[in-house]
Formats: sequence, structure tokens, C-alpha cells
Amino acid sequence: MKLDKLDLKILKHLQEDSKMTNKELSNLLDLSVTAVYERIKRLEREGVISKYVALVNPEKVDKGFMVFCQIKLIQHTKSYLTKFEEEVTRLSEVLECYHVSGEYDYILKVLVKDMEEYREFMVTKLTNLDHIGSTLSTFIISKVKNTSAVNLLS
Amino acid sequence: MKLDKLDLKILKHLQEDSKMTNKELSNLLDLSVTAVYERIKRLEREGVISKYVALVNPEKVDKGFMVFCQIKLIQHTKSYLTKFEEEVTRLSEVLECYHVSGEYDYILKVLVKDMEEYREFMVTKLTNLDHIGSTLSTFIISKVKNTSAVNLLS
DNA sequence: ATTGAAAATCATCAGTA
DNA sequence: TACTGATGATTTTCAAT
Repeated sequence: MKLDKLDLKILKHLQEDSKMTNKELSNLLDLSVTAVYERIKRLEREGVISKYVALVNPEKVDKGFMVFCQIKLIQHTKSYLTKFEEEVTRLSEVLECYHVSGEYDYILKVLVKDMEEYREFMVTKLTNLDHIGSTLSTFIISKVKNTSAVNLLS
Repeated sequence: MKLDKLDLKILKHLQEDSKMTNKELSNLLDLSVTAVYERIKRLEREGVISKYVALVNPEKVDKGFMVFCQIKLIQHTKSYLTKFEEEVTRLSEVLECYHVSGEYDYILKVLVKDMEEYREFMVTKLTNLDHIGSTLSTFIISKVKNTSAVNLLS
């Protein structure tokens, strides 16, 4: 799908604040409200905009402890990978999971309340999954940058 | 801030779809529209909801290549850390950056078009920052799970 | 804290250039 | 593709409880 400068500008704004009204956007871009409206609808239809979400501050809901957990499977048959991926997807503490290159097979971003809840998560959930080999936990000391906005105008 | 079951339910829904109307929420939760409205305003005021954003599909905007980049600084004086953090925050390819425990000091989530753009990023931007020691790049082979929704009802 | 209803604002859709 | 104008929906405010 072809995106022109106006599309990119719309995306850039909506990635920062999706409550921005079409009227506000139309002023910023010097377009009519309907033109903005049609472009946004097209971006949604084409899947460029996948969804609209509210971002919750984890600290405010007692989930201030973030951990990157790297995982090695004991074997790499297709069925092992698939099974692991299905199971890990169901874990609500796991916000993100990627199959990666390198020494480990997967990287998980895990969000919990504190170290105790992480221990609990490891013992009762993660290490209970089939085919798990070794794991390596890396704890977040501080958040330097965290945005959901994909870099568009570059 | 105290959050009751209704607050958590509202958050759970808005984390999945922030376009949901107050009327829809009021039906789901058996509340009046105004009650829902006031609760959401309170969640925004208190910073529980930090922002509303449109999520863009990276592949559709030619940013289909994600890399976790771990970084070790050559020294750990406060001024070195601060300087690095300021500079890395300005890099648009870097969506996330965390100060972490373990062998490396920082983990970056980097989003670019392809390996060539990543090479370019490393050579012209990252390794140009002051005080960078060694780096370790871990490439994403596939996305297993990726949500922005913080686990609330558990 | 919640309600119901009014007022203001907005999204949406025809018709048209 | 984009625009104007009309309509219905939604958000927001407010008096009352």
C-alpha cells in the first residue's frame, strides 16, 4: 500500500494520541475533515493501523517489575516449538515473546508486581512448560525509553 | 489509588480497544454512561491510563525487522550513563531502552526495515555514541506474542 | 458515587466538483 | 481524491439524589 506524506503525518499523530479528532488533524494538515476521515478509514481497512488502545501505567496497577527472560528449549523439533509457543501465549504475565537468533531460542518480556511474583511465575508457570531447557532472567533497573510509535518520517 | 473491580474491567476493555464507547462499556458493566465516563476521567487524571494510541503494523510501513541490542558501556560513572541515556532516547529507531541487570548494561528494542538498515543504524548512530563498549545483537525470527495490555485481573 | 437528560461536539455519509 | 452540508451518535456537563 502506498502511503503519501499526509498519511504518514496522520499516523505520526495518531500513534502519539489517538483521541485527536479529525477536526484537529484537518487543521494541522490543511485538509477537510472528510479527507482526513477517509484516509484514516483506509489506513484501518488496509491494516496499517492495527488497533486503538489505552496504555496503562504498570506501576499504578501494581505491575512495576519487568523482566526479560531468555529461554532455551531442550530440542528444536517443530512440534516442540509450536507447543511452547501456544502455551507461552496463554500466560498473561508475558506481554511479548519472540523467537530469536543467538544462544537462546526465545525472549520474553514479563510483567509482574515484584521479585516474589516473578519467582512464583517462574516456578509455577514457566518452568512447568514442556521442553524448557535453560533460562536467563535479566531484570529491568530503570526504563530509559518506551514508546509504541513506529518511526515513520525518516 | 484504589481500583475496584469495575475500574479493572474498564481498563481491561480499553487496553484492547480504546474506541469502545462509554455506552458499550455501560452495557457491559451494567452502569450508567456517566458513571463509566467519570471513572474513565478519574483513571486518566490519576495517570492509570497514560495515553491513547493507534498501533501501527510495522510491516505495513516498511519496518519489519526487529532487533534486541544489548550494550555494555566502557565505564559506569553517573555522567556516562546519563549522557548515553539522553542520546539513545533521541534515536527514532529505538522504541525501547532499559537499564538492566546482568552482563550488559542496557537492552534496546530497535525497529528498522531490514538488515541493511540495521547495519546503517549500528555504524552511523549507535556505535557513534560516547562510552559504548561492546554490543550484542539478537535478531527476531518471528513474533510469537505482542500485546500492550498489562495483566490486570489475576 | 450514581443517575437522567440537555448541550456541545464529533463521526459518518450523500451528493458533487 | 477531496469538499460541503446534513444527520445521527457520542461525549461532556449539570442538577438532583
